[in-house]
Amino acid sequence: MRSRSRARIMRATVELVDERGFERTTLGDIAERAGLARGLVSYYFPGKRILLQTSMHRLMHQTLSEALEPLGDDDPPELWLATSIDSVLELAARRPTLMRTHLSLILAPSAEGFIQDVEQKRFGGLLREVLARGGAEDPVADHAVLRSALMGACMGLLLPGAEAEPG
Amino acid sequence: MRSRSRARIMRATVELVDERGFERTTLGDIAERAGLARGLVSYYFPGKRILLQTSMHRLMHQTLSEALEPLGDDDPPELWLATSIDSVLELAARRPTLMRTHLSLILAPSAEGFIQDVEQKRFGGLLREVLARGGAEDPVADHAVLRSALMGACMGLLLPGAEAEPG
DNA sequence: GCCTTATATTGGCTGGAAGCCAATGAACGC
DNA sequence: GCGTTCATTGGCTTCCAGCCAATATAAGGC
Repeated sequence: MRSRSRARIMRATVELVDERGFERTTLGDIAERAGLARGLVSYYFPGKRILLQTSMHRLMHQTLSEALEPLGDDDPPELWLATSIDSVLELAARRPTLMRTHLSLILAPSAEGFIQDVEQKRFGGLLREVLARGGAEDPVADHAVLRSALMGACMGLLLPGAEAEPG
Repeated sequence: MRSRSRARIMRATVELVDERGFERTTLGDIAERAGLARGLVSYYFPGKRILLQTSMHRLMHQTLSEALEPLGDDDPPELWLATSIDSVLELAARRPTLMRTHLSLILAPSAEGFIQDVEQKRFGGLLREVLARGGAEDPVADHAVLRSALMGACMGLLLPGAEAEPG
């Protein structure tokens, strides 16, 4: 039952942040939408930022997972890779507010540093599996490259909305 | 004398955010470092985010201005452009926390939308002047391109610190 | 079935920080 | 000198994240 409430909290988080943005979403709102008590959110997640990042990793894992579902071992590795990239980009295109918030949090210097949650590991693992299909000699390095490429692509997709504001 | 206190507030903001980051800096801290009353900060700036963005635009204008100082009309337009780009990148390299925070705020979806403060206009104007030296037929379009290129370059420079966290 | 223990869930309390505002002070024109 | 405008102050209010003690519920041991 533990995962049940956790999952509801994460889904509510993604929904609300997509609708209102990060700052305009309170932990109380999230608890309300999830139909749970306020305290439970803090019980499962040690902070608002981490809650959103974990929720995003979960969402991306889920999205990627569904996108890869119809593929089979007879499909070429390139198709697997292309499908993966597409799924992430489509997510960014469909929920720009959410994705911009996520990237913003990654960019923002945090005192907490880097936290390896389970959802994050799952998502990363899935990506590495796809890369391994191509017979990559160094999957870790390739993963880093893909990661950067994905972030760059998302930026390009999302920045037009923000580009009125020069760097 | 109006500009005096305003400038002190902006300088204190840049200093503190560079040292501690955005969230760990309060308006009270800023007022204290500036040697002014807490309320004055809110008197001049309608919010913490806008305060930092305005301060950054001011800082970038100042930095760019100083970098261009030694150049003269006999210097080739390419040197003016290169110097401009270098000054911004050097700023990012020297104060990564500050610059990451700034980019993070640009990326973060804000309810306030886009605010054209004076400092912002000054900085943009200076950049356009540099572009005009090259005899650009469409300085506005070139400005947009330069802007995007600058943001991209800063990202590349700053992301290694954040790249442990996949998109 | 019954007690024990661990885990989930609740609601309230607290500290801190941003936004707001009325009062005070200083400069300046007249 | 006097009023007007702007700068400056400090306190008040509100809101929200983090914390915690109390309660409910599920899970096992016997």
